[in-house]
Amino acid sequence: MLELKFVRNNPDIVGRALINRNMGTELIDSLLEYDAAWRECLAEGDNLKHKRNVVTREIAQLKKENKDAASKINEMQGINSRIKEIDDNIRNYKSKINEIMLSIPNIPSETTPVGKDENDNPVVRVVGKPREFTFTPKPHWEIGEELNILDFERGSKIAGQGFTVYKGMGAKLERALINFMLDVHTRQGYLEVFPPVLINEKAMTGTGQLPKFKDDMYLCTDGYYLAPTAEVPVTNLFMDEYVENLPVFLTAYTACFRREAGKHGQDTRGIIRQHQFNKVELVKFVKPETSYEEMEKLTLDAEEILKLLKLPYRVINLCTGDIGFSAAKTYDLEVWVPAQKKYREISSCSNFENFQARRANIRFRTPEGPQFVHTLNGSGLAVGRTVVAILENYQREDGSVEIPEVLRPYMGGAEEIRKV
RNA sequence: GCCCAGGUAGUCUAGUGGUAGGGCGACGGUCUCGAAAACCGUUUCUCCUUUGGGGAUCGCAGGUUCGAAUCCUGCCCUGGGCGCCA
Repeated sequence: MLELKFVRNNPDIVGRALINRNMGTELIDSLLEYDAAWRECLAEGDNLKHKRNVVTREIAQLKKENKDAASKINEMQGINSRIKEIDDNIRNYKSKINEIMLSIPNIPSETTPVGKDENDNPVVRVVGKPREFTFTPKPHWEIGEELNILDFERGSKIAGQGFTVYKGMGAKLERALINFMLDVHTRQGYLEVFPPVLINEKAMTGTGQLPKFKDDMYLCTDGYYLAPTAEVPVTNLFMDEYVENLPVFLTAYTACFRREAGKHGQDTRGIIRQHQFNKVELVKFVKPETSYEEMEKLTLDAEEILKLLKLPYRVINLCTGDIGFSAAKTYDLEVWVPAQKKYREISSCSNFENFQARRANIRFRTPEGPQFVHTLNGSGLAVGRTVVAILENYQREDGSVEIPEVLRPYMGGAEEIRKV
């Protein structure tokens, strides 16, 4: 959330941000109208309340002296109904204002390039070289089915389209990757946490998933949402708190759940886009002046996984038209997927500045008073997509798949996955 | 799910209808060569306001009242007991 005062005083800056994000600026106009009306009511209400406080004190004094206070009490009764009326207006205007404020996206950083869509995302760096195949590389779903480690039909049977069962070495590979990633990140200085994945509405609002993206979330009958990413529970750990000892670095493995509304027809085969997937997440709480430096480090910490797995990837800087709602700046890590001959997103590392901290009320103390922290997060990494990258990049002509060396200790020393 | 006890500022705690008080911690001052102790003072947040202030705030949301931390209703959370249970 932006600061109301900031929007009021800088409608042009906010408007430009909306335009760069391919949005209209009508929101700001109605916001300013409600804001003016709200402040007018506030002024009148505050005056009346001041009067009430003064007279109430006089009444208390009169009663103490055993004098008659009936006339003053009468006077107050009239004022009170007016106060109630004004309070109703104030409440209405404020909730309208809040509604709009919650739906205004973050202002992109100056280092976020202005652009229309994903075609305008500049490549920051390319690491590793795609392998030259002496045969035609198969897509991961073929490899997975032939090795009997991915079962799409049974996933659909027990859940539905977009769910997959991992079996044997496939299940083990998924688990090995989770442990490997958490071990690397804890070594990098992140504290491992294992949070709930059922989340209440307040926390979902705190990180920016609600109210705008409700349709992308799974909602349980008793009001809980399934976490679409560990970002939600982990960032909200400090909701309504003062954070001591900044910076704080956390890493978490969770299952993630996304309805992928409006994404039908994309990546329908394989496990690139699933309704349930595993992800290891990195989250940082930092002081504002260090957040961009910390973002570079966080991105490198996520990249480390790809480097250790020897997977070719590149880093792109999302432009204003492609960046997420809450983010001021985002680097996407894209891993090479041989069968598609494309780089595909495997991690998204973002600086939210104080956008989430203001929503979730996460602050730290300074001699000048409380200040909002800056929050950052990034996938380190999406586990299912890492499986995709390993199966495809490490596949052999005979259909077996070599296991990357760093993973072997996590898989009982196995060096390959072969059909059994 | 039921019963009981709780939720007051960074933290602990007092407060049963009339301006949220005290302890600790922290910070500032006096004193001192310096420090400790002692003493004095400051220490909720947020919003509005032309800088004088004002308004809200005692888990959250309503209600009663001239006036609510205090009374009423609903909800959330914590602890304890009972029930159920992987």
